[in-house]
Amino acid sequence: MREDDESNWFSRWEEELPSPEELMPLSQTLITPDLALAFDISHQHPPPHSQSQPQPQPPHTPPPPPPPPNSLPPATPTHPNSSADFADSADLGSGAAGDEPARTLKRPRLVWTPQLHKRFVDAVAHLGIKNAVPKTIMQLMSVDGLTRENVASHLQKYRLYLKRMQGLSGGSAGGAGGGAAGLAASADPATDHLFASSPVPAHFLHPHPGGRPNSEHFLPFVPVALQHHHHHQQQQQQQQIAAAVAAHPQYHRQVGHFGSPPNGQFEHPFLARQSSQPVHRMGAPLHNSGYVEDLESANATGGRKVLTLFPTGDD
DNA sequence: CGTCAAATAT
DNA sequence: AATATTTGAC
Repeated sequence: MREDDESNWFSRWEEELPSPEELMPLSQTLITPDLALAFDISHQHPPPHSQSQPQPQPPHTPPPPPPPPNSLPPATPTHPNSSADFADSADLGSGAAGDEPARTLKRPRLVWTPQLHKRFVDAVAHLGIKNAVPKTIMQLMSVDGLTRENVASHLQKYRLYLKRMQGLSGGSAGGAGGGAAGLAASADPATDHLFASSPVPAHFLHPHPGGRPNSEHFLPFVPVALQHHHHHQQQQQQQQIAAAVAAHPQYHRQVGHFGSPPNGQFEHPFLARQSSQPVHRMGAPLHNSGYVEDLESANATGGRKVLTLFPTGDD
């Protein structure tokens, strides 16, 4: 009984849904320009590190034609936005430039970071539980690298979390405007942490009694494909990360706090990707309104590196 | 396609 | 050991 400090930041989400502005720019970049650059360099010269590992093959870039070139169908109730300044090529999925063995390669484990989760929740909130299906959510999120399976899996867990909360929060959340964040009870410290990091729209906990299930009256966002970067072979990717990390003086640092709220947010692994995910292309310096990404490679029990992003301006 | 369950990895 | 995430099946 010592970890109750988290309840502090919890009170922040008592408000309710994020403002339209938060929802509008539904475009999160998992990679920051800095990182992108760091990663980008790998394309030319591998790190001078000479590991005893086999020689990293030069990243040829035989870009296999991706299945979904760019036929973003109107699968979402929201209108596609028009801020497509830089159209990044669809990446991920299958291939993009820089990766070739898109087959037989297993995708790295996707770590749902609070930021990512927030995007997920935002998308669900905009779609409504009715339309909150993996495919729609995934498309709305527009997060490169995100696959329907990822969302589906997370969605399931998210639903369980909501259910858990319903049983615990007896409704006292009456708070006007939602008060969905009545969280107070931590059913499970671990499971709820991730979900707790993102405000839960009130509509999620209770279906709309009136007749209108729940339709967020927000604006549409722009389905901008995010970018990840990919390479191939774990070793290769490790080098990439290593290179990016090398660019940062702090590489071996522990995940800690970035410096945002005085309370100190959570310090947990955020976005992590194992090796082998094709994507590499940073179109424009998408600067988030308050997100700073950092990366860190972590423990290695056998060969697993983790890339993590850090939020600096959490909502 | 969507969801549930189980398996696996961390 | 517990949790997160992935994979398979329905």
